[in-house]
Amino acid sequence: MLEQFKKYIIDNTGLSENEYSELEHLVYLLEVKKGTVLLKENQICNRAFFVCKGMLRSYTIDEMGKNHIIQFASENWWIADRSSFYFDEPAELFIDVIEDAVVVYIHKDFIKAAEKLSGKFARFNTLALQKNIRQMQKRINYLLAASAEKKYLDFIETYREITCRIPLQMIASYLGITPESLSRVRKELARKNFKP
Amino acid sequence: MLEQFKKYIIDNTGLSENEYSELEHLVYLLEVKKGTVLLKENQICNRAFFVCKGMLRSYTIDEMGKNHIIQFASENWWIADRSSFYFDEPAELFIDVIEDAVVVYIHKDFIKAAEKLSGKFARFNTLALQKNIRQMQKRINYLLAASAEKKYLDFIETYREITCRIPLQMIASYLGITPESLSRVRKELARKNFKP
DNA sequence: GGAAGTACTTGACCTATGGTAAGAAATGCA
DNA sequence: TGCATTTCTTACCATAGGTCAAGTACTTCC
Repeated sequence: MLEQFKKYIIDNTGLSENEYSELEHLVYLLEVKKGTVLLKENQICNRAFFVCKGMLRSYTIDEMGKNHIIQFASENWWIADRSSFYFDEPAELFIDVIEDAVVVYIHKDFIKAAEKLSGKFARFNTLALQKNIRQMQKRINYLLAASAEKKYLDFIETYREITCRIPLQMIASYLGITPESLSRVRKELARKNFKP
Repeated sequence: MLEQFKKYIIDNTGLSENEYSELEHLVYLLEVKKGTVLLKENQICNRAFFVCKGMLRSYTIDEMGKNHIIQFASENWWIADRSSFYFDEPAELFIDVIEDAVVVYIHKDFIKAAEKLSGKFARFNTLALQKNIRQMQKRINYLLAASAEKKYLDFIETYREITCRIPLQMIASYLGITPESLSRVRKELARKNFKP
């Protein structure tokens, strides 16, 4: 699995094999069972997780005890509390495992060292931030305007490959609606003879 | 006003006076009246606006013709369609002037040139992206969970200095509620003897 | 293989927010 | 100064989505 991570880094960030080996000691492999909590609110998130296999999610818990899912991460995705990771603030997010997973995590120092080593890596990282912003902006736009149905349809289109691996209640949480509402939306779609 | 911009750049980005003068030809001053549209959906947003004075906003318009405000920008803030700016995609946002303004705009090339010139500038830019992500994450969290009242209270706290300059209907649009709802929320708060 | 938990659906009811329309207040403009 | 326009509020009804409670699958795990 470390090979998969290495391949990802070399293919995507512009680091050479040699540069990568200099950083290898900052890379850790972790095998985790469903339910494992990798980050809790108020901890400092000083590592970023890369999913080799399985699925993680990040979420908040409000005063009523309700979960609000911020992100899912499956194969070849990163997940972290970026605020905490970059600003050394207490995390606002929880991160846990929703499908048995193999993850690689890197310490903050990996990023710093990699950026020092290679301008290409810095550019890769900036690009990742920009992509993240683009995605979040789209989501904000949906949350401002769209109905439950529209949000759901957009979700299954955008996340087609992983939709079937995510429990419906978690999709509901991601969309900001209740599982009951989602169930009703899906029933209505079925009535209208909608096929994903 | 160009002086104000120069001061901002030198104080915040780590560019030296000399480095700045090398880029000065990529900086443009613009005086704009309330109502002026600076960016329309589907245009390529190849410039970023820095507000010296006055106020701008970015927003989308949905199929029903409704506005959804993404961001306000007053003195010393930036505004642009980042997706379009960085990825050369057609913009999803409109940007217009909601209070007579003096703005500086820089072409994309300014960023590229500045990053080449100074590693500090690149770091400043990355930091700006990270701050943006932090802010958006907070907003997503509010949109997922909070009531109209809570969103409003958070808004006036977060944007205390500019709240009084923004029409209520625009605040409503930013929060994803109708002006009527906001009016009701405010009435209820007044009844509870709430003072901002 | 059966108990216990988890996930999903359904129905009845409720509430916050939306829609519409109209009036009041504030602002801009001539 | 006063008319026109925009902004904000109010009142009324409509509705999407939330809440609660129960019922029916599915999993999981001893």
